[in-house]
Amino acid sequence: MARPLTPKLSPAVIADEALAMVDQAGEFTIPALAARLKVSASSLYNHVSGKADIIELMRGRTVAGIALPEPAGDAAGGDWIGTIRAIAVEYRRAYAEHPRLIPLFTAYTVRDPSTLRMYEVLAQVFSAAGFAPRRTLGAITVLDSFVLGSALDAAAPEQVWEAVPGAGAALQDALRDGPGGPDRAEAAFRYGLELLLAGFGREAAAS
Amino acid sequence: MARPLTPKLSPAVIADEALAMVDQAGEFTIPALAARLKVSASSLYNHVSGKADIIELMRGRTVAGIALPEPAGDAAGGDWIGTIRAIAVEYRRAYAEHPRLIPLFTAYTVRDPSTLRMYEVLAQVFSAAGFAPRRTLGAITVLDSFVLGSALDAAAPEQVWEAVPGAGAALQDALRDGPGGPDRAEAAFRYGLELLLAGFGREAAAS
DNA sequence: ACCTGAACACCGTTCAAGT
DNA sequence: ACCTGAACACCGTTCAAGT
Repeated sequence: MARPLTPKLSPAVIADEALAMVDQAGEFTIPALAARLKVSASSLYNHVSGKADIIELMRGRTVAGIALPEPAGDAAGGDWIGTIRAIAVEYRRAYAEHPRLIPLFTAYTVRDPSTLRMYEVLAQVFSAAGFAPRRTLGAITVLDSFVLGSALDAAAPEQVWEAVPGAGAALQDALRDGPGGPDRAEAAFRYGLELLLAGFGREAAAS
Repeated sequence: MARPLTPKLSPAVIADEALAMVDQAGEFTIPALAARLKVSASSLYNHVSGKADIIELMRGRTVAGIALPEPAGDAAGGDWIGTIRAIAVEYRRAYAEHPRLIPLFTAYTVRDPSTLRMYEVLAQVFSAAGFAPRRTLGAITVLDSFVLGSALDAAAPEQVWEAVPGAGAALQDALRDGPGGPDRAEAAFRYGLELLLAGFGREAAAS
């Protein structure tokens, strides 16, 4: 039984199974992935070029669901801050759904079209709000850094913050209070995002 | 020649050599590390418990140089925002010196004493500035996420942002302007940090 | 105590062979 | 076109053996 009538594999099938592995184990391996797909390891290479390719496919699957607002209409009068907020929240939510995936592609270059399209929309919005090109790049970089850092923070919430015997009194106080886990990470993200948006708003008003 | 009179290895020697490998290649491997140290791979296990241990040692070496300010004196009157700025800048600078290291330990839990001490100092400063414990934790999380995200951004600056054929006009404009590489990442970090600090300042003033 | 060499289980990838 | 099995170079780790 060498070639089946209908193919057992496809890039999408491979990426989804790898995504499921990463969600539950934090990593994936070509042989283990092949086993889960009931296929030999070498079969995968008929559909993907290698492990890096699979990771890039996973990124695409994660980000593809993000709905980007249409920025065309609201040149200067529209709620451009609301547009940026919506993008940042969606972007972060998409990553937070697969938190253990993030460390995997911090090492790789972004080539995913959805991600690049999102950068483009952000650039349009900042430009329309009156940001010079250089300031636009800075603002996008700040947003991107914060979203990615926040998603990373959500990836290992309990272990990083809880049960730290070396922690001093002030840190212990802070840790005891408030919610832990995903809620803490989400709340902190919202808090920091509003600080950044307020700063963007003041900058636009000043120009 | 089984056992030399003076040991050829130590945790520090191993970590430094691994750091040099990561700085220049972006990764390291036990056999290659052993070869650079002119030692057999199994020798390393007399000094470290494994690869994860080496990564934790590298984190310690990277962060150990951070000089933490004494927060005791400036309870409410002192320049607490300046203290936080100094910590964040130092923290980010330490990571940015070894940018390719960052993806390696995003997957691991922080146990490094220097890092925990830094969190404690931040907690003291925010508390003294009038932040309730819950707000203190939120502020630290925001800072930490932004610093880590910014350092990550610095890890792959050119590839991520330049030469993206799919990029639209607004993004191209932003990319053409201003500095590229480390300067861009550094400037964006400073920009975002000031936005966050301004937000912290307004929150403290309001309470 | 510290280094060596052999060994083990595993990884990612290639490739001729099958249909 | 698509799957298989064998093969390759490599990885991280263990462990008995040496001094």
